[in-house]
Amino acid sequence: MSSVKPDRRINRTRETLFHALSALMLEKRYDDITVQDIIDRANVGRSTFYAHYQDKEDLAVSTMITILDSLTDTMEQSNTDPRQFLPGRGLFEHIREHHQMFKTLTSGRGLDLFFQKGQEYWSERLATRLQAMLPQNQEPKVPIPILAHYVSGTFVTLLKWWIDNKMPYTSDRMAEIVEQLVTPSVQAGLFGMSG
Amino acid sequence: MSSVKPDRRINRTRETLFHALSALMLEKRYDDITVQDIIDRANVGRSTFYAHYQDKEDLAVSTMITILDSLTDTMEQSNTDPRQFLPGRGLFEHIREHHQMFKTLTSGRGLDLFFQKGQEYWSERLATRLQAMLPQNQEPKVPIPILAHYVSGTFVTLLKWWIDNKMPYTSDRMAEIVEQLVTPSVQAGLFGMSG
DNA sequence: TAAGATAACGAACAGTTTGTTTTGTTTGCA
DNA sequence: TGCAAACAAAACAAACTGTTCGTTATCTTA
Repeated sequence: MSSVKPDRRINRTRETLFHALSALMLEKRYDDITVQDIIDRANVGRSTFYAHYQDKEDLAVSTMITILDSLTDTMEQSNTDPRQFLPGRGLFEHIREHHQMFKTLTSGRGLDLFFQKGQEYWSERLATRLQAMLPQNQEPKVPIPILAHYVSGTFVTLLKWWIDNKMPYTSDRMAEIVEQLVTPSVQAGLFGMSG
Repeated sequence: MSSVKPDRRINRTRETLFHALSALMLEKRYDDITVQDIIDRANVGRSTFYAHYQDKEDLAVSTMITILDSLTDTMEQSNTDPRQFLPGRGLFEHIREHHQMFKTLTSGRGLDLFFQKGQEYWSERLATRLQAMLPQNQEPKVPIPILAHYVSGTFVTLLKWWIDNKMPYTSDRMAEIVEQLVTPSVQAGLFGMSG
């Protein structure tokens, strides 16, 4: 068993490529960015790029997954109560702090993929939590998968709106709004309108 | 004033191109489809394509706008009461009838653009209706633009879920679910939780 | 139905972008 | 120091794009 240490250059190159892509996405649409643009900006050889990633999309997706993981960590940390189905307020705050990055990821209709992946990701986690809120053997008014999809969809939709509109409200206010909108729906969806 | 009749060939070519794109989107991702693929499939000359559309995206967007207009017509027809903010049930039914087309438009993560455009489109219309529901000079708990975005977002999200999951519920049931989820939220968003 | 107009065809074109390959250089690490 | 891995640079074929232009097919209208 040879303990081979990974060459530091690898991560450095990957980071450089990520930053180059991010910077470029601030300037033009994702579709209009070429591999040539990326490697020029990153000062990385063409062959090196293809040694690390299959193509442009591969780079983009890898980048997104990384971000999504860190985001989800934040989400879980700020909210350990399984009865609480909404992402904690910390999430909006976290995003505000890194808004440049998210602006990057979403501007120019760049990566709807990011939101799509995020929604799937969260939808699965929510389904579990919602199921747990329901007394055993009780049928929900609205099927759980739809409910989960609805909640994560709402969250993603409003998150996107917030970013696209240059964050006109504080992160706390946004979290409050999401809560105000989603809570009564979930109540209704699980237990029915009036008890 | 010369009464020049439009040449039928124009519409025929456009329709042919639309169908070719639709068919191709069932086979591969939108991004992977080339203009070459489209004109081969459509048996249309290269120069003819560029005489009608600027590029591939132009064709796709034109097609979408056409469909969106017809969809919105259906929506408005089945629902003339300005106090009623939800798309009528007829919309789900209409989509079910043309599900092949919508499958085409949305499969392979083809045109998120379609949903995006649809959401913007409906969001504007909804804002007006929501404003009308509010007594004059009364401040809503949640800003109207957010509320409008939320409703249209929910609708689009669930519509997409419905299509992606092969329409496991009837169109009536889906319309009912949307209603059950959105109504209490809008109540809360406009007037507050309990009066 | 013939003439004129318009639309479509198809080939050829330069310019890009892509992904691969080859060769030589730099860097990390033992 | 020396080796192996990572990288740079350049050249390459293949594919796609968008345009041009001469030719052919089709429609409209007189």
